Amino acid sequence: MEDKAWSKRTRYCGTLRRDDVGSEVTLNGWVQRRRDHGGVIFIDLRDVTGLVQVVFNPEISAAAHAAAGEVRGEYVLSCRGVVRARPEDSVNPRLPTGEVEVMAEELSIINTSLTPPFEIEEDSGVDEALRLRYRYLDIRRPDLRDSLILRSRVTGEVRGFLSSRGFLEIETPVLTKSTPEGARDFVVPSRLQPGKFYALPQSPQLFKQLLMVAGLDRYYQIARCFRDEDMRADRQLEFTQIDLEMSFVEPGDVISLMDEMFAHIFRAVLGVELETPFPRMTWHEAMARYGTDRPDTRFGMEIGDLSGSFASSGFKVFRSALDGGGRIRGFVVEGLAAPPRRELDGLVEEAQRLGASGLVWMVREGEGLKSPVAKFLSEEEVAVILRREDLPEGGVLVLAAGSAEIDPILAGMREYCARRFAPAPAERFSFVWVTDFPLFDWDEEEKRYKSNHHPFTSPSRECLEYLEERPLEVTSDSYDMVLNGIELGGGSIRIYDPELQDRVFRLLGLSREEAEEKFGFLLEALRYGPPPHGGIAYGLDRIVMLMAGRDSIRDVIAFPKTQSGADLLSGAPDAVYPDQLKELRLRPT
RNA sequence: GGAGCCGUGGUGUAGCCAGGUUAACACGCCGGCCUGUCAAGCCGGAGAUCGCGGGUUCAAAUCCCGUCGGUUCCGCCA
Repeated sequence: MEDKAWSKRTRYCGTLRRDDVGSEVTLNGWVQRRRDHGGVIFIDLRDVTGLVQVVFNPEISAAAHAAAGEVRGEYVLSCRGVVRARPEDSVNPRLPTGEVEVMAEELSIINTSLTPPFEIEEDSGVDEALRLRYRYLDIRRPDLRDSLILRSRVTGEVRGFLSSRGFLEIETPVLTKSTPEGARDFVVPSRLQPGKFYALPQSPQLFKQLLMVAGLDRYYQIARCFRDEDMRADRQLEFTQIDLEMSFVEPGDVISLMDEMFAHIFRAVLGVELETPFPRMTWHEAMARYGTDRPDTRFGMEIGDLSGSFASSGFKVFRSALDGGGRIRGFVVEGLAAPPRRELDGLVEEAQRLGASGLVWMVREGEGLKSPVAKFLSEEEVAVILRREDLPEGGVLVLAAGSAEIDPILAGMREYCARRFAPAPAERFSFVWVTDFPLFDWDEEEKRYKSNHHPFTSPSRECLEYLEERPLEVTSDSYDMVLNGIELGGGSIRIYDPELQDRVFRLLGLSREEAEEKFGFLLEALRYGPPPHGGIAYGLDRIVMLMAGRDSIRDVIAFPKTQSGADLLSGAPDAVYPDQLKELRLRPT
């Protein structure tokens, strides 16, 4: 190996300012760009803090100038020089360091680089697969680099905040036990106990409850979690939770502490003041007003029930919906007035894409209504609609008729309309709590109840008496935090009574034996004086994604996987050697 | 499991629907000129058998079928 002498930096590139003029600095960094004018050479030198222009003038140092001539993109340099103010007319206002430049006196090329497979620059529209294969180059781009810096600051603030509130950061096992309910587990074969398997945690749920039984009072962890399910823009096989649990609390205690934590993080990291407490609504209210349990409250277009207006309608679709016990619900589209026909057709198409059999639109035209169903409406029905104050001239009302199945369609239409017609929302971050979820959902396929949250969620006290009689009407002490229509996290107060836990397991169709086998250790712990406790878990990736203004959590994860679960950089997943399988007593299919 | 979109020099795109010249343009790359640029400029050059396989055709980047990869969504994700 040849000796590559180089000098350590005295400053970071992106930090130089007018105040530094006159000082001698040594910089270490990468070549963003070289501009060779024959006589003078400019190099933009980049490090984690940003970039600064370095000037190589042969009259100052012939050697440095000559060396700079050899330099190419992404070479690694060590450069000594003097900071000086740029000539008045060559200040670059687009750069934080644009008022200064470094007059190079000495340059050493620490390392060369191949020409990168794509240009290292902001907003590179480069194919994501290629970026993932060369992620270490992709991360050199400022937007990805800044997202990872942002992420680190968020976790730092979370740790600081929770620590200051008496939370202990405690690690829980990654090699753990497979449990029924929930997502598909990732499974790890045991060598020491052939034929047996660990599961990677879907969340540290059970362990954090045990820590409460253990009397640690307040726990948190920034925990990696694993779920072997299909991916989305906001879902990866492995992801990170901000997980926490508290003893002797009620829902309001967790909620208000989290209000405070988010206000703190947003202030510290983004300089954004959030108004607290965040609004709260029950699950029932969310479904009624928005058709979804994660409403985007940045805009209005609240869904109303117009069943009354059409109570005696002769229009067949409305008639049969109402006779079947359904409703007619809809909303007035914001930002859309007297639209052309194709826009209205687009609404119907979107509804059908969302799975609706149809969608009715009505446009106010003076004292009448334009609608494909206008001829089926009585004068009285038209009059009722026209009396609505929220329907201005040219305004568009969209309606769907049916039962619960129309909720997601209307929710989807609301999002579509917001995307397409609504002006940019005034509020950048609109938080809302959704509380009191149903304890159970009915699983039509398996013909049994399933936990809406998880099996350890406490039913609301007032529902206990009809738990077995009317399970679907039972609500729980649960709460989800929603930001801009994205679920950031959810939690609940847990069951701390072993008898009640038993009843819930039974309703879930878990026999005593199964419950004992799968969760016996928890049930046992609950017999040793568990405190009332509850907590919440957040998707860190989603939080950072929204704070960074990105559309995918891949943009805030250093080494994400593709939709097919591949790590294009390392090549995972991959086959293993037969010997490895043999050692694990596994046979390939 | 299902539906949609994308795949053309190193990168981003055009060409594809109406099959037929040497596959075009920009950026990047290489070389030359150039002492104030910052997306430097000017001149010159190299570089793609059009993701892969099959089919139709006298002829396929283009039409058809399949497949692979990426992506978005539905199912799934307590």
